Parts: sequence; structure tokens; C-alpha cells
Amino acid sequence: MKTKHSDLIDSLTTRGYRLTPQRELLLSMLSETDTHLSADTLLTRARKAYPRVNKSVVYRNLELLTELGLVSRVDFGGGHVEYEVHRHPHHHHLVCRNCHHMIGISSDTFADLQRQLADRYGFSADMDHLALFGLCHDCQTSEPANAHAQRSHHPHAL
Amino acid sequence: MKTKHSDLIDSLTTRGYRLTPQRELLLSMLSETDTHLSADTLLTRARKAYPRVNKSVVYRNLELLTELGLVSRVDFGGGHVEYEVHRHPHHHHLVCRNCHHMIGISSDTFADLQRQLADRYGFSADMDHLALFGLCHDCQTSEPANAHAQRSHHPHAL
DNA sequence: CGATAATATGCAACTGGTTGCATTTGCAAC
DNA sequence: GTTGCAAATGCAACCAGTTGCATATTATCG
Repeated sequence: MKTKHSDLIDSLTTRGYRLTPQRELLLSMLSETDTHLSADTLLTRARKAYPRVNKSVVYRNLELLTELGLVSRVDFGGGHVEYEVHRHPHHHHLVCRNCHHMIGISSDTFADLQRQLADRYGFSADMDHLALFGLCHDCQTSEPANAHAQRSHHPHAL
Repeated sequence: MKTKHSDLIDSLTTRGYRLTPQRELLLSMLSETDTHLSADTLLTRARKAYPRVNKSVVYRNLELLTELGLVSRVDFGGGHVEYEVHRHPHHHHLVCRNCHHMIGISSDTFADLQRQLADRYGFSADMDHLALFGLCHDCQTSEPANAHAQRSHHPHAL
């Protein structure tokens, strides 16, 4: 239990939002893990405790919690998003497109970039749980090796 | 017509993929615009010329063309992706989360970051048509102004 | 130029996620 | 404790995108 569950609940209620069993369940699932979970995983787990929870409620509440800043949405690209309780300092993810290994890195690495974007373009970038794709150290030397579902039917090519 | 249409077709056929009317149509639509188009837009436009084109074909071919490197997939986050013919040099997009204005920037800006990720983590990042969110110059001073759909029912809070 | 075989297409069923609306519930005031 | 009402939920319909499979089409070879 990394982030105090009761703090999260306070954040909700002091802002005038209701504390419902579903919200409490979501927050407790998220604060009891130290990684990110997909909406679908959250729904499935929630149903173990509470078979009636509805998927629209899960999605709506994740959106609310994200807007309130209690939860961070990590966008892994291609429509795959996961959620985690908002912890400081923010961090980012390097995702290997070959072995799917994920490296968490601190946000310092992006400070220069952020400054450059501000200077050159006047743009204030949201540097909050970015995910970047690429190849991890191990896969750079042996890329095609343990690839997943390489296109199977190259007819007479390459 | 920025990128030679016939070059794209050659890339397909020399690698052993067939040239079909649907593929030709997709490539010509993409090479005749100088911006990115969504799968849905492509489908709609394609149907004007060819009412029978099927959405699964559009999606499958966009995936194929992306794998072959003829087309780039630009991921705008939250599952919104668009496609454009792969032009050099690669560029990135700064998207304002307030006014949705989009700034195209060259990939040089990311060279430092890329080098740092390689040095520190041994990670070779795909720096290819990234999209970053944030606030553009104009919206930083007047953020809440022309916002879209601000959450409407804060009950008695903030 | 016609036959062949593998590829590409169209279709229909399905999945993850979203939306509108009727019902229920949390919470505050009485 | 009861009441009132906005907020939250559950449901069912819906939408974009994906998948499996039968059919149609392309490119090649005879």
C-alpha cells in the first residue's frame, strides 16, 4: 500500500464527489499495486469482489480520477492505456517493441527537451507518463529473434 | 503529388505483394495530401470512388503499408491514429490540448534525448512521428478560455 | 491465353470502449 | 430517521476497429 488510500478518498470527498463502493474499490486496487493496470484488468478484478460492477462505471471513474489528478493514464500507443495512482516524481516508460520489456525512467531525462520546446516553439509539453517505443539493449543485437508474430506470408520476398 | 505514386507501387510489387485497386487507391489518396488522414476518413473517401471498399481492407492495408515503411502511423494518443506517406525527414507533432492546434517540428529537437536514452539505458528509441501533448503559446496565458467540454457538474467544489 | 495457387477481399461476428437514459443511491438538510 | 435531489450506476444500444472464413482476384507458369 504505497499511497495512502484514505488520502485518495479524502481528495474525492473534499472536492464534492461521492464515495461509492466502486470508486473505493478502484482506488484500493490501484493503490495496492506498484505498477499500472488496464481498465479491463481492473474490471475483471473488481468483479471478483463485486460481480455486478459495470464496465461503463469503471471507464467513467477512471476518467474522473484521471481528471482529478489522483490517477495517471499511461498511453502505450496504439490505443493501449493503463492506469496507476499518481506518484511523484513522474516517470516515463521505455517499451521494447521486440521483447515488450519496460524500463521506467525518471523525468529528468526529458527536462532538456521540455526546455527546448518551450524556447523554440513556446510550447509547454505535458511530460507526464510518456511511453516511448524502441529496442532495448538486448534486442538491438538480436532483433528478429524472439519477435512476436512476424508477418508470416512474405510470398517470395526480402 | 509529393511522393511519387509509382515509386510506392514499385515498393509493393518488388517485395512480392500484389497491386490491387484498393491499395492503389489508398496510396494515391495518401500521396496526394500533405497531411495525415485517419483510417475512417480514408475509408469514407475511398468509398466515393469505389462504394464497395470494406473497412477491414482499409485497416489491413494500412497496417501492411506501415510495416513496409511506405506509410507512417502517427499516434495522437488516446487511440487516435492517423496515417501519412513516409516522407523524409521525419517530423513530430506538438498538439495543444486546449485549442487542438498542431505544430510540426523537425526531429533534430529529439536528437539529444535519443542520445541520452542510448547512453544511459542502452535503449534505441523509435523517434518517428511522435505526438506530444501540452499547451501552445496562446493557450498558456488564457487556458480555461476556449476549452472544450470542461467537466460540467462540479457539485459544490473548486 | 487459360489454368493454378496463393493472396486479397468482403462479409459477418465479435471486442473494447462510449453514450443516453431510466433507476438507484449517497449525502445533506430537516 | 426521513426526505429530496443531484450524482452515480446499470443497462442496452452503439461505434471503431479486429478476426475467421468462404469467395474472388492477381500474378505466374505452362
